[in-house]
Amino acid sequence: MRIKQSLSDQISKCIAENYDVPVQEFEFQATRKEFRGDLTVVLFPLLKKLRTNPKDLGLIIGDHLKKNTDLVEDFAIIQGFLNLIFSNDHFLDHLNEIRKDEKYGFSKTKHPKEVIVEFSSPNTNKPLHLGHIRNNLLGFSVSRILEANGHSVVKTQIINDRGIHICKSMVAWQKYSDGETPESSGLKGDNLVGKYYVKFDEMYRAEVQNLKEKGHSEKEAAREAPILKEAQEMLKKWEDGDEAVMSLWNKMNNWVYAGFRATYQDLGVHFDKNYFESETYLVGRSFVKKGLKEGYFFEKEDGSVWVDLSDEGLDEKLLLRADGTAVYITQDIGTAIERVKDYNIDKMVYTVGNEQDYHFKVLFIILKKLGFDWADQLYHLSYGMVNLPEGKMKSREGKVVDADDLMKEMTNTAQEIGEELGKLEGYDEVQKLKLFREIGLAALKYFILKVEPTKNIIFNPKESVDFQGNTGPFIQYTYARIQSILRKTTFNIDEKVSDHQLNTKERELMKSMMEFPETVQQAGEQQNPALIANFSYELVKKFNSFYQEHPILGDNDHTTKVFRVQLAKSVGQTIENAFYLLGINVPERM
RNA sequence: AGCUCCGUAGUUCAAUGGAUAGAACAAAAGUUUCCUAAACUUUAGAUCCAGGUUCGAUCCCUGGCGGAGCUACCA
Repeated sequence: MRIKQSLSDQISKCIAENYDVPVQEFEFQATRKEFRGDLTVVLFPLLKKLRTNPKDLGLIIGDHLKKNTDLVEDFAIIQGFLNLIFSNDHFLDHLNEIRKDEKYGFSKTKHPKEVIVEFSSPNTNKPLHLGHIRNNLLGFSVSRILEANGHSVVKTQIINDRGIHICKSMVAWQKYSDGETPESSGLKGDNLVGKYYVKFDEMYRAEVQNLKEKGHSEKEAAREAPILKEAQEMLKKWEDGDEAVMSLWNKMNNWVYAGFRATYQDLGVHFDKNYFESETYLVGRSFVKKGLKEGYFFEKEDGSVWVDLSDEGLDEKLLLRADGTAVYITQDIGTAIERVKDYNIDKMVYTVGNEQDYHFKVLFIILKKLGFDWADQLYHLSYGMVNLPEGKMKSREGKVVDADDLMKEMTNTAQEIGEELGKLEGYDEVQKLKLFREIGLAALKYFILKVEPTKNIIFNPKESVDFQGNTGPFIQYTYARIQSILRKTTFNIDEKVSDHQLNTKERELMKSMMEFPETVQQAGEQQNPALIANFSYELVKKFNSFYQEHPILGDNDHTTKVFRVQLAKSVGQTIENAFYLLGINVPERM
């Protein structure tokens, strides 16, 4: 980063000396591996402006850099590309900086922001599934990436603990459970409540079918099914504070929270602050009413409240139902307002699937209409769906990949592979299990995070997630090998190396490692963990290739040994830091 | 129907508008008396179609085609 900046300055100066037209910005790219060089200046964009040809321009710039910097030792011009060759000392100096920096890649910013990152935000009527896993991993990783860029982050979620969905589980539990509890059934709380959500849907569909057979239209049947009516009445009672309903609601939600806690812990994510829809929807409702009074919204004959967004090219949107109960967006209005009250924030990131793109567009406009200037600082981190080969996951129909089950499976696979390889001599069962969990989870997390957030993922449960190649375990493995080398090192490695001539693989590895700070910055700007994942993989591939070809502790020359151990250690540190940003642990052995 | 996102090897993913489109898995071949073979080294294989902008397009624009999502008094 700093290298490109100082090169830019020098080239700028050079052009000012030789041409009439000033230029400040230049295009750099890593030199392709088939050519000699470390960094390439793309000359094409400059040719027209300066009315010259690549050869002349390249020579002028190349000569200038060679004379005026310690960095550039030589250069070559191929077509419109000026390939710069860096001095050996430059790499030695850089390694000396990196190896002392445990936080290598992380930086401060001149403009630190206070950011709220929302992710997870589950409904309390069913257990978490693979879709939630993607959400959690993205949100958690983006939080860490923002922190690594010098911002301060509050990790939060809005727990959707009220609404028609939970009433559905409650009604079904009341009617069909015989008082079943997590204790009596041995079921995890969220699974138990989810079971009755599925049960509700089953009964509902049967009733709709029944009504249709009695001659009702499809639409009518869907609206008039008695069990749905019951759920709606329960929601109304809930909003009125009915004691029996509240007590059932509390009981069932607590079952679910216990379940969620376990899942979050297994997944390795946590939050700084939870918001509950049951507490924020009232705030939302009062602001909707305020907006109504002030004329931003309007009321229909049946008493429902709407906002007209046709000026923005959108539709009318419901904000309060005719019976006065709140809808999803009502609470989101309240939650946002509460958060701004609680924290002095510059920015808020909502990690929510792209199926809600429209919802957030509307939400941000509404907040703006209500007169909140901070509405401009809200950002929807939209990501693609995780689908099954046969289509969308559907909790109601039981067509889901359960989060707990999946993590368990990943651990089991890691265990099978690990036991077969049998390299864990001296580890007891507890240590082994911890390691297998780390590896299984790494496979899963990396599998999800390496994909560009905007893209949909098709997850085929029959094809297991890989543990070889471009995977989390592969990168962990490289880290573990490096730790093994460090354990076997018997000499002092803090000695400063100043006379080692780097070979090709060592140079490649250094170049790769030096890209890390810029990658972290980009990942922060784009809120994209996939960049970190891809970086990690490139780095690790280069390390393995180097390690295969060159001995580290086995070399005859002392200085070379010291240099290579330092290099390996720094690569290990970089892997650890990169994986920290992805929320993945790195093991000492595997 | 309208709006949004996505189309790259058989599969899963890469590629700030730049050089011969990179990897992994699967397939084929090789590497272990040596610091961990979950590794390394080879081989074969892809930009949905048609235009446009540009010195240069996987990337930007227009129009198709294909997939997903949204347009709910669901969340």
